Amino acid sequence: MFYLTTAIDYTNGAPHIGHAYEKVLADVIARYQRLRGEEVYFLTGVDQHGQKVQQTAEKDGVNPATYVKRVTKGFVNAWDKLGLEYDGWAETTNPEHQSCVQGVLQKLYDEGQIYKKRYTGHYSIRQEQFLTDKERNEDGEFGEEWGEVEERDEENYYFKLSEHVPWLKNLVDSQEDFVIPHFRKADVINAIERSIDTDLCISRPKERLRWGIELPFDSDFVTFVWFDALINYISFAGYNKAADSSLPDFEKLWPASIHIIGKDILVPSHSIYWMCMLHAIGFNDQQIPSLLCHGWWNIKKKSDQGNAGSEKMSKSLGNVVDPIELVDTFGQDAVRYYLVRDIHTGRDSDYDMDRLVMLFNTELANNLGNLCNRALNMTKRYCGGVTMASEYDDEFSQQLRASLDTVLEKYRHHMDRYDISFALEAIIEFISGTNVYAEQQKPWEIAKDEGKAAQLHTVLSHMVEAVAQASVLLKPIIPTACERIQSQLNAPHLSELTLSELHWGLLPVGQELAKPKPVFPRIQLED
RNA sequence: CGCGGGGUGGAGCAGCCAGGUAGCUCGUCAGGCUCAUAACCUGAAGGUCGUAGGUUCAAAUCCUACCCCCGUAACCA
Repeated sequence: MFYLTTAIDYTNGAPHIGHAYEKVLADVIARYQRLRGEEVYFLTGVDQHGQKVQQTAEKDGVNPATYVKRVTKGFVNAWDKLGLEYDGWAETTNPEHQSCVQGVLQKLYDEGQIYKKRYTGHYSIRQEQFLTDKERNEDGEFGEEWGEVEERDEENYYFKLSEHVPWLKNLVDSQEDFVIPHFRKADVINAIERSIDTDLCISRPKERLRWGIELPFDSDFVTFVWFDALINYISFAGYNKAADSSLPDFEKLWPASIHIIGKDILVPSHSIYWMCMLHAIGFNDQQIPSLLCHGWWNIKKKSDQGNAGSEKMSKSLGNVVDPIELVDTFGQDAVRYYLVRDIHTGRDSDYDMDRLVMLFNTELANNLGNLCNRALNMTKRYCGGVTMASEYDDEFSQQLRASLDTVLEKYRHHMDRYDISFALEAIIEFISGTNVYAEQQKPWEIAKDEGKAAQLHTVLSHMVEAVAQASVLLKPIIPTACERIQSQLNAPHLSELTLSELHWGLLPVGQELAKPKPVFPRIQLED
């Protein structure tokens, strides 16, 4: 079982391209694992509680539940447009989730893992957290980044994080794949050192925050984001579910094969808080999931004066890219392809519409789309649209067949490491090689010579076969386009194959092809 | 400050962990082809791999110092 999760997005605004990237990445991985023949459970969702939602809802003059419902719809709609196929949908206002959270809180409270403490100090309203002297700048003040800071004297509940930190330190040191990519490990270790002697505040008094899950042992408080949001990974996997629940069997899913998250929430929340929470709940080292930490899409600055560069995407800079708009403009395949093609998993990249168009046009339209089109057209024109048996063989054809083994090996290697862009490069190389093959064989010339019919049949069936192979390999990335290709090949059985069944000869002799029609119409940008 | 990431032909990147004559895509230039989505194929020009040292028969790759950019501080993955 391959159980993967994404971060659950905060329902305080519309989804942007960063949200979309993470979900597409997860969807690609999920579909790849299915292609491998794995049973897959893909969970994603939204984080609906918290102060900002409460405030924004008030500003809009609606109650939080209504507001959250509306924003959630926007996410669902966007994921639908991007063709995501998830198995579970996590909403933190879900009653089953809430009762799971309360169950965990009660258990830890009963075991003395959670205690109440009075705390007096400076509180940042914007950041929703107490500030310590560490947060003061060189003038001894709290900087502007904290927004309004006020004195506060308040009782709250704390989770004994510090009791689990030594265990975590050991675990991280000893596990190679605790976080992917490996260069993030240093960040985690540093963060562990820093949090070695602080417990985690997990509550908010109700007079400040009502929109949350009530503490089961004190109805004057709700739980703060950590226990509320992070527990979705187990609650929606069926942890402690009721007998009549339709949630999955937890024992089958846990531990998650991978939690997919952005680099902003690696520390401290996922690598420290979540891991310590799991440990406190009672999970052992073998039941701790790995983290896949992806980078960010930054926004390329418009170089009016040649001042190239990139900046973070943010509402205040007004450079947010709307994924729904992108899909409407360029189509689902172009957007999905771009989002995993032009970034190396774990690193940052600059979003650039020109590159989206360029990659779609050159790699999908010109390379794959055109290959598909020319192969089908010639088969139609010279062979009545049917692939023909042939005894003919030559060195070029052998090379092409051999190159399939190479691409399969590279594809598997890179996809297993979540390096989608490298896997795509390998496929493109294979398709490109098939175009070279066409130039070497010149079927349009051979076709004029009746004595070379056998060669013609071999060449055309090789070209069509290569397209079929590519359509299977690309399916996790651009599923709808590959379905269109497979329907032009008139070969629906291709979508049933698993990766290990890919050998030369997917299309039977005598395969009757459908009418060729461009699968990837070139994108023409208007000025 | 500390910590993390990066600095490779015009642009975007790979190669670095396991040293061995610098690779890919786009762009540019010149050819070829005509089955195909003005596509496809071939060839060429263009880089002293941030700087300075060191190790080595050999360094983009290892070591040291330094310079520059980004993040770490966001409403947001």
